[in-house]
Amino acid sequence: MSSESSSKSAINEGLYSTFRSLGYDGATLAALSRATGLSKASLYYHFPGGKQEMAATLLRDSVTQLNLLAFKQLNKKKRTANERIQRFLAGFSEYVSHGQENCLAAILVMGGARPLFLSSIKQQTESWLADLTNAYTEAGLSDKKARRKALEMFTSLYGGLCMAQMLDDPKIFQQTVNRLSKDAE
Amino acid sequence: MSSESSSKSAINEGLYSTFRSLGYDGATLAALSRATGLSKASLYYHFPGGKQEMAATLLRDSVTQLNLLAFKQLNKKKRTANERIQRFLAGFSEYVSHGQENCLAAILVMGGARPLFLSSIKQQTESWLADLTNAYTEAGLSDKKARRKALEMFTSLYGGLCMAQMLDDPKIFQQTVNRLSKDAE
DNA sequence: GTCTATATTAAGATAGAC
DNA sequence: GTCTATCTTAATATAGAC
Repeated sequence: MSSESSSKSAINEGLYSTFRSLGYDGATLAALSRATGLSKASLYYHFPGGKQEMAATLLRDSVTQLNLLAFKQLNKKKRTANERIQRFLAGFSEYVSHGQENCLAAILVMGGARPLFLSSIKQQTESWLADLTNAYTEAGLSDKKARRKALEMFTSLYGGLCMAQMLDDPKIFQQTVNRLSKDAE
Repeated sequence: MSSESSSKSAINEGLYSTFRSLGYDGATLAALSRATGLSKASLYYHFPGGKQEMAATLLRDSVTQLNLLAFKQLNKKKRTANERIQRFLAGFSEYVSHGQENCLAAILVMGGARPLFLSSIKQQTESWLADLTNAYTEAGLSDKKARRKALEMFTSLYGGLCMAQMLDDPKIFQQTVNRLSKDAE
């Protein structure tokens, strides 16, 4: 790991947390500059495409992170289907800091920048849904029931995040995860 | 109904749809002006507090609307508890145009303007949750179970809206409502 | 790679005529 | 009540030195 890549990930960390807490429109270059410790000009050196390229990059990074933490757990064929789902839930929860943060894809798709990112988010969400559906079919459910269960789980996870924001209490999300975890046993 | 009040509601309609589709930060005065057909100066005549007053007003209006369409259905003591919940769900679905629109409170609380509206949204959400919890206790559930069921229903509704946005398909929300409706029977 | 300085455009808001 | 015109500030973006 070179010093270049470690400082690059530090920059991305600052951009990421800014987009997550302020949304796309709220994350001004001034705010992004503050969060990274870099001047606006330096940000443009790293991201010639400006703010849009920054958000697109961080969206890709966050998707990678969520895949690593959660969705890869669904592919461990040596574990039982239920164990895989338990680990998926734990990974998803970790990704959103147990309800304290929100999913960047959800933030971007709900705000004014929706048109910029919709097609990529839609595609990724469909892929996630397919992964989870597949895990349920491997647990013995019919295709139809597996799809339904997968959608219900996603709905509960994102609804839990939304309610945690509206009630300003991450425990709401944690309760949702605990319930899903028990249901999967 | 005077001509004044009818044009006022027309103005609010334009502001409302702009805030819903663009979020607080994305809804610029230029966009709000376009949507209402009024100049910026005229908007300031109606809302001396500027954009923040516009959003606060529309948030209050939308809460009133959601209360009328959905939550008032929970108080009709002449109906059975299950009927009330069915009508609540139908009203909520109507409020969000059956999954085509999103709840303004959710949009505002997820974006960069969160600090401006959080306390009022949190309070309102707690009140909604109490209403729904109450409906479940009247249906015979224990306080604890009623609260859990109410939270689960909210989580599913807002999760359904979120998934509908991410998958760009309002039917996802409609399926969620249909499931909740069947579960309540 | 990072900076200061600056250009350019857009946003929020107001003045004053009608 | 609504407008045009304008002000001020902030946002995105670039130039050019180091």
